[in-house]
Amino acid sequence: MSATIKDVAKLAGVAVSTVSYALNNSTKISEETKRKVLRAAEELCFRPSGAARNLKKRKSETIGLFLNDLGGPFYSQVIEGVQEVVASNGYNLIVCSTYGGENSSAHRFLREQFVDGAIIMGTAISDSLILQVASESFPIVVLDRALRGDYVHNVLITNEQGAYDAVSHLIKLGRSKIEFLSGPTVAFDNSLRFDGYKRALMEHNLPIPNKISMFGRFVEAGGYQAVKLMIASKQLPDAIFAANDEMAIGAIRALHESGIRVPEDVAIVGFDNINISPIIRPALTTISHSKYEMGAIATQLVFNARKHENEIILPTQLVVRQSCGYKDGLQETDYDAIVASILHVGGRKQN
Amino acid sequence: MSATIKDVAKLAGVAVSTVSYALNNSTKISEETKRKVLRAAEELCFRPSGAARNLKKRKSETIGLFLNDLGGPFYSQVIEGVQEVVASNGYNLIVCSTYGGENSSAHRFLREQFVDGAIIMGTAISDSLILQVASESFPIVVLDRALRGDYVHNVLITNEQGAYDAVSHLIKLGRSKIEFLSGPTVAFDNSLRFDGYKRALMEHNLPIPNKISMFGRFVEAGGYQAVKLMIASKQLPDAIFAANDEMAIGAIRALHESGIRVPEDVAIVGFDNINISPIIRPALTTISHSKYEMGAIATQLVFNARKHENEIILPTQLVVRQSCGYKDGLQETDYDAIVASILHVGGRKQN
DNA sequence: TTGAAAGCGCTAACAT
DNA sequence: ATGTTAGCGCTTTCAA
Repeated sequence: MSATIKDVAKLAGVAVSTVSYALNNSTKISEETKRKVLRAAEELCFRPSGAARNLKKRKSETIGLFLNDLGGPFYSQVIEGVQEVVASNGYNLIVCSTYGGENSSAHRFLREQFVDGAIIMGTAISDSLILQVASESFPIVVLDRALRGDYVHNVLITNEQGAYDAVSHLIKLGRSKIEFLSGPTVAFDNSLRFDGYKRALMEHNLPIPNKISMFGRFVEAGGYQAVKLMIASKQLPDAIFAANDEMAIGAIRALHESGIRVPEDVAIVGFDNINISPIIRPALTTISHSKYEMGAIATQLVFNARKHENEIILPTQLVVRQSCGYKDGLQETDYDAIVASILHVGGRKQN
Repeated sequence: MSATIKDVAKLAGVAVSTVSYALNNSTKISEETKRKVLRAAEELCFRPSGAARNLKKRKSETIGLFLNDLGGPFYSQVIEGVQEVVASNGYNLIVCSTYGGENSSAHRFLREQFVDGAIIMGTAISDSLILQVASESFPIVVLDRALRGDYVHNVLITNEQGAYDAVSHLIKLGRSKIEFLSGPTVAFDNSLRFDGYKRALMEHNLPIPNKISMFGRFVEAGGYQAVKLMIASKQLPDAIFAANDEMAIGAIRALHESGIRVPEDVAIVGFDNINISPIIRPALTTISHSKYEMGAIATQLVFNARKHENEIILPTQLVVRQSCGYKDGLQETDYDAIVASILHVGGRKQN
């Protein structure tokens, strides 16, 4: 058993309250007593119990960031933004996975009031749970859906407009049979991107397919499988707008495997501009947005928690690379910038 | 104020212990009472206080993983290995950054007994702190240094042999003036890699430079700057063995900027086989090791904590790519595998 | 400036 | 099967 504050008090010959004050740098303790306490604490290897302190103070000074996949290519910049703002507020950050359903760490922490606020990205946490647990003492910011409720805030991106820009780009390059490579239809991001896709087709007087023929999860294998199926059905479009970059990369893999050229035969645009998108071949044309800002702003919102819901929408931007056949090749200078950005030289990452 | 177990007891008309038992699925509670309690809890939106439970039970069923850089390219596979084993033991995992010195979240969690065990990777946590806090009730596994002490275990890799293999490879390809691009000299990994480098030179009767001329931190910019300096001094070697891949990539960037060809003029080998190493151009020849295993084994060690120190050493393997001029080009099939591995299709990642 | 004591919300031993 | 109660280790009010 490790020493408690009581043991320290006994050894130092003072009351427990005195030890508490001394250890927390209260001004009302004399220098001499403080030294005495510190020496006793040192001698006993005293380590305060966070659980006891949290219980008493009814807060943990910790913010939780809950993600689907801790190691995923998408999140690292978001995490940095969050980390920086949390630290500058003198708080702790814990990152944990939402993987595992009801028994995931994320669910447990959310339910058990372990953290004083949460940033959630990942559909594994249900809307109803979020609305249930959000409160004045527990603000929540959600990054991947529009969820309205007291003490629930949103940071979103211009999904619809981004998708519109992506598809318009394809149309400008002369493509006319453009398929949407869809993520899960329940995903909020996905449906807005689908809306933007339809609007672009409509405004350019192109027929809107009455059903999406390609589905998948938001992962590389999802894009791969969907496109494999499409190839088997021999109904290839001349362009694909993928709901995210991972799927786009899977699509490229599937096309390559069948000897179909990208962009010559089929052009591809993705969404998100993840770190390897500039590096794959052909480098992926995509819709970029600032993930660092997203994390930083979300965290600000947690600290400035107000009851009334707040919705912040960040802009997106088309990044033209090779997968639509616009540029001829990857320049060395581009290449260096890309590698640097992945390894995030220096402090804050660029988008 | 949110409801406590007392409120639930009152509403349900039972004792607090009954509520506690009911909520924890004790068998000694009748079905009817249980239902009554559950209904009352629901009605009050009761959420148990983790802090109170942890205080009482004197454990949190949580393992902490402490890393230098949450978003870094190196860690994602380690995290997966840890995550999987932690979850399979029914525990929670929190990942947090060691960034910020004494006031970092990692330091606070380590000191305040928030977690029941820790896996540490990153020099920001001092040896003395680790030795101080490690105990039977708080085992620690360290991944990047050999640290001996009770309840402190190590998972390491064959750093020296890996470096030896890397440098021997360069020598076999006919290179003779081989520089070591060093990371921080205080880093344990770095010094072992330096040892392996020297042994390879010695065994092949090549002169060992009496000082390292290139230093840097373990980041891309460190490699870049060191090589820039070396170029300025006009003392170029015909090969560079970098202490890690990030530095190797920085070295390549610096060489490219000066029009020096890799591998024709200068061959490069790295260490770690991070996810973008196969993708940069030229694809990086490097020393690979299994990061997933590292995380998984480390976590096993936390759960099987025994007093006597345990040291596990994982093997490394040379992966030949383009940066030493061995292979002529990147094959399409390689390329697909690479992209898949970065996006980690499916569950467990390959090395 | 220091001490005594109440209690944060829960678990679990013990009593019924 | 359910109730009573004593703490877990700390902070903080109040008294001295």
